[in-house]
Amino acid sequence: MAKAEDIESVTAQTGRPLGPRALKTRERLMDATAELLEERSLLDISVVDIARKVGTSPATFYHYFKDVEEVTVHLADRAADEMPAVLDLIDGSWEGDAGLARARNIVDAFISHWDTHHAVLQLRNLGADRGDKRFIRIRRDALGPVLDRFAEQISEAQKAGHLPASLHPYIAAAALGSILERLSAYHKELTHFGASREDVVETCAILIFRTLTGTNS
Amino acid sequence: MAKAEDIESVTAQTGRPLGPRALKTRERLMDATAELLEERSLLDISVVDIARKVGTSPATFYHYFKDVEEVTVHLADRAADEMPAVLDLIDGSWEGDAGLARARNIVDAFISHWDTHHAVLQLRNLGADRGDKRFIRIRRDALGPVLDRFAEQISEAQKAGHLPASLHPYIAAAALGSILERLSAYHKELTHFGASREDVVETCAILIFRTLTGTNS
DNA sequence: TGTACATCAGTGAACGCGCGTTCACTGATGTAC
DNA sequence: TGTACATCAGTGAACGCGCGTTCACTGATGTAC
Repeated sequence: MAKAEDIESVTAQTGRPLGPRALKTRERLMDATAELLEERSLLDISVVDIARKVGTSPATFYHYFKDVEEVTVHLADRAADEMPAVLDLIDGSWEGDAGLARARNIVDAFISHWDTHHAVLQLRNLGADRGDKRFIRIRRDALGPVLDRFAEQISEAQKAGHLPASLHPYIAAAALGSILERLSAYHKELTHFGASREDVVETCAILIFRTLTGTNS
Repeated sequence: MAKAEDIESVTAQTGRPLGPRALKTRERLMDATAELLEERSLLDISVVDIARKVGTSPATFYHYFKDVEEVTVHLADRAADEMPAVLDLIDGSWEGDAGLARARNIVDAFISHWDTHHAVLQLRNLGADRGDKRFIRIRRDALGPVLDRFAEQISEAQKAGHLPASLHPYIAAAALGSILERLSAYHKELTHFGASREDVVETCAILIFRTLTGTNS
């Protein structure tokens, strides 16, 4: 759970728990890192940069984090805390128009989520693909519930004979997750091809709806 | 075209064209960078590292490249040269079983492509998502023809009434590209969930086939 | 075929900068009585 | 309510390392005659 990890991890490097003032400083260091990540690559962000941005000394940084990468891990954790909002949308029926509307809302929430945390989520996935356990866990915790629900629904559709049995439910669910992630990550580029954000939402929603239910409408 | 860019770009930093010996050195620098990228992040790769690996001096590096990032741009270009192999698979009919078989071959080729160039392709996409024109161009050149063909096929299926008109053909095509890229990028992780590479290929192929043709089989 | 010269390719060594990191310290906040 | 003390939080200043980068130079290869 992202939350449990957060609480656990909110200690100084020495292992001591943090008071309210310290928590605020830690927060500001994380915010500053997130802001820097918006404007340039992790490659070009140093401990000194972050400290300078917060108006503090590098020594302070080391009270809270081992290095810059560790900050990004916690940023990814923080971003994951928003996912429950998406989860609220996912439960319920996928029948007919309600299902399609549900798909639209999920896509919309996903795109917003990525617009807000683009740099961090991108780093999370990069880290996870590289095999970093920390990022793998964070991604799994964030996406897992969504994919599980997708897979479940796909299984049902298979049983009803609406989808071929040779489809692997979990992989198909992961495929839908891929669409959500990738298109959220670069939907702005797609607008150069005369596609609006609504087009992205609508098309994405249809694909998800069709894949979850096997219906043709 | 990747090739044109390559020829154009094979000059020393001074702009002078390179002889055969120099080309070989440049090649070795690129190879070394690619190898280093396999084992660690771009963050931890310096000009000195690359030079050391090739057994040459940092000064040599600067004859050919401005910095490490520039090498990655050329590596992405080089990886793109392999895409025509995928393109060969894409033309032809999508009718019935032949279509599904075609989809399987494409997915297979994609996964292999990513397995070979994982680190570089990941960096390419990261750079493109960040808005870097060089990487955007390389990705567009590599994926464009595939997506164009997908979009065309989707349009046809729409005209035949097999797919809803509200689907935006190009976005749907981009969605399929997302599946290919994302699942190729982390299909190894999926095997932990009891899914083999063949499962990934099969499931992915079905989704592509269904989305391109609108058929339910 | 040999010699002289031009150009190509590669390098040793050095410079300086800026970053990561740490330590001994100061100032701020809370708490006991 | 005030004072003394303990703990929390933050920092100034410094160190050293390793990297990026460059320059003047050497060695390798090609070419003219």
